[in-house]
Amino acid sequence: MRVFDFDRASKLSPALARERSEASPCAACSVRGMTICAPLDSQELAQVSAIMNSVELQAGEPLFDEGEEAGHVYNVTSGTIKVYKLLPDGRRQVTGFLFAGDFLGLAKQDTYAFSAEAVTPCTLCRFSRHKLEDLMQRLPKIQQRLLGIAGNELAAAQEQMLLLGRKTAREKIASFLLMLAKRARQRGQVEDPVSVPMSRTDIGDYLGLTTETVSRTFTQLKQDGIIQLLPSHQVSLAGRETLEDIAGGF
Amino acid sequence: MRVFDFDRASKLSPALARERSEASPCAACSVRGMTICAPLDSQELAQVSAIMNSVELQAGEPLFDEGEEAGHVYNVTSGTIKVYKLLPDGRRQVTGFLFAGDFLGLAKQDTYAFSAEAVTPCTLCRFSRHKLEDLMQRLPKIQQRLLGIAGNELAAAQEQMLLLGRKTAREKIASFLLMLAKRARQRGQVEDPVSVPMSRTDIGDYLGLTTETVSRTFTQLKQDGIIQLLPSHQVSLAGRETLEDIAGGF
DNA sequence: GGGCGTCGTTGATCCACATCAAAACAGGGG
DNA sequence: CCCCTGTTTTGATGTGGATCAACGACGCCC
Repeated sequence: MRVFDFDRASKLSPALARERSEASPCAACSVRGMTICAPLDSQELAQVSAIMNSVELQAGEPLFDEGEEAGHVYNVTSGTIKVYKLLPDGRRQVTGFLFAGDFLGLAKQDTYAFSAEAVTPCTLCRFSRHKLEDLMQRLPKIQQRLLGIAGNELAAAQEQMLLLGRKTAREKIASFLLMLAKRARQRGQVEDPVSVPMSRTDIGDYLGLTTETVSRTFTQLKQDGIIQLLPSHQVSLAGRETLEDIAGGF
Repeated sequence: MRVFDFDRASKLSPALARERSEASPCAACSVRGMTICAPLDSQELAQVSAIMNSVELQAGEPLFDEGEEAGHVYNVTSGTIKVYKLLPDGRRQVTGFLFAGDFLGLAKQDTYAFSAEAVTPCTLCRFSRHKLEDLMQRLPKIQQRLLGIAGNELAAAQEQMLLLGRKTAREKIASFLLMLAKRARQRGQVEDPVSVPMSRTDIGDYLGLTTETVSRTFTQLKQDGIIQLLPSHQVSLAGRETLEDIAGGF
C-alpha cells in the first residue's frame, strides 16, 4: 500500500506536493458527487482534505482485516474493492464489492467487522476515523450524508439477504449482472457491456455458490442467448429484459 | 393498530391524557438505554416525546409494507417484530427480528425497503420521520446515536450474509439460538431457557431453510443433548459451548 | 514467442436440503 | 372438556448445487 501524505509532502518537497495536489485535489474529484463530500462547499472541502490522504493498492493487496482496530475510513476513488468475512475453517462470504465513489469503513465499534482487499488496482481517500468524527461535529452535513449512505447500504444488504436465502443460482447470477450494470451507470460508466473485474471464486463467494456453479450458470445464460461472454472480463447483456425477469425484481 | 396520540388526548380529555402519560412517559421508559433516546437529558427527552406517539399491534398485524411511503420510524418497546422482503412469486426472506429497544425504519429513500409485521403483541414508539429529522438538526446527539445504530445493523447484516451464504442448516440453527440468547441478555431477560416466539416458518424464512428442515434440525440438536425443547416457545441451551462450536463464531 | 501458473470450463457423481405427504400436537373458542 | 384449525413433527422421495477430477485458455514473465 502506497500512502501519499499531502501535509508531510508539502513540508518536505514543495514540488512533490504541487504535483500531488494536482494529481488529487478534492476540488477536481470526479466522484465527489457520490461521496460524503458531495454536500460541501470549497471552504469545507479544504477542511476535509486537511485530514485526508490518498492510498494506492495493487490488485490482491489487503486494505485491512476483520477484527483489526478500525483507525481509518475510506472512500474509493478508482478500482474495485471486495469486503468479506471468513468462518474459522476458511469458508468465505464476500459481503460486498465497492467501486469508485463508495464509502468504506462504517464499523461496528472500534474494530472492523470485515476484511477488505483490492480486486483491481485501486486508489482511495483515507481519513483518520477520530479526526473525521471531530470534523463531523463541526460539519453535521457530513454526518447526515453518512447516515444516508448507511441507509442505502442497509437496504442493499437486505436485498442481498433475499438473494442469498431465497434465489436460485440462475436468479443470483442475473441479479448480480444487473447490479453491476446499475452501479456502472450510477458512476457514469458504460453498462453494456458491463465490466466484471472479479474472479469466479469471488463471485461465488458473493452469491453463496461455488466457482463451478457460477461458471456453469454463465455458460447456460450464454447458450440461452441472454448474455455474451466477451474478452477481458466484459459481459454483454443482450437479453437484458429476460435477465430482469429472471432476477425477480432488483 | 391502535395509536395513542398524547397531544390530542390531552386536549380532548385531561383525565385520559394523564392516564396515558403515566402509562408511557419517556422518563420511565425501560428500554431507553438501548434506543436513540439514550443520550438525552430530561429536557431533550421532552422534545422527543412531543413528536412521538405510541402504537400497539396484535400478533400477526402488519406495521407497514415494502414500497410504502416511509412516513414514520419506530422504536420497539415490547414484543417481537419481523421485517421481511418478498419475491414476486411469494418466496420470503425475513431480514431481521426486532425486540424491545430496537430501532426500525432506517429507509433507503422515501419508501420502506421491507415490510414489517408483529410476531407477538407489540408496543412501539412512533415518530414522524420528517419531524424527527428536524429534531436531529437541533439535537445532533440523536443523529450520532442513529449512525451508531446503523453501524451495528450493518455489521449484523454482514454476519447474516455469512450465515445465509456459507453455513449449513445445523450451523444456522445454532447461530440463531445463540443470537436470540445474546439479545435477550442485552435487554436483561433470561437467556437460558431462551424464548423463541416466532414460528418455524419465520425461522426458516430468516435462515434460508424450509420449516421441515428447521424442525428436523431442532430435533437433531435435541437428540444430541445440545438443546431441550420446552413448552411455550422456550428452548434450553444445555450444551451451550457445543452450540458455540457448531455456530462457528457468532 | 514459448513455458508456466492461475483461472475458467466441463464432466461425473454425491449429498444436504427441498419437496410432497401425512400423522401428531397444541391451543383457543364454544 | 372437546372439537377444530393451524402448527409442528416425521417419513419417503427428488433435485439443485456441491464435490471431485480433469482439461483448456488466457495472461505474464523470461
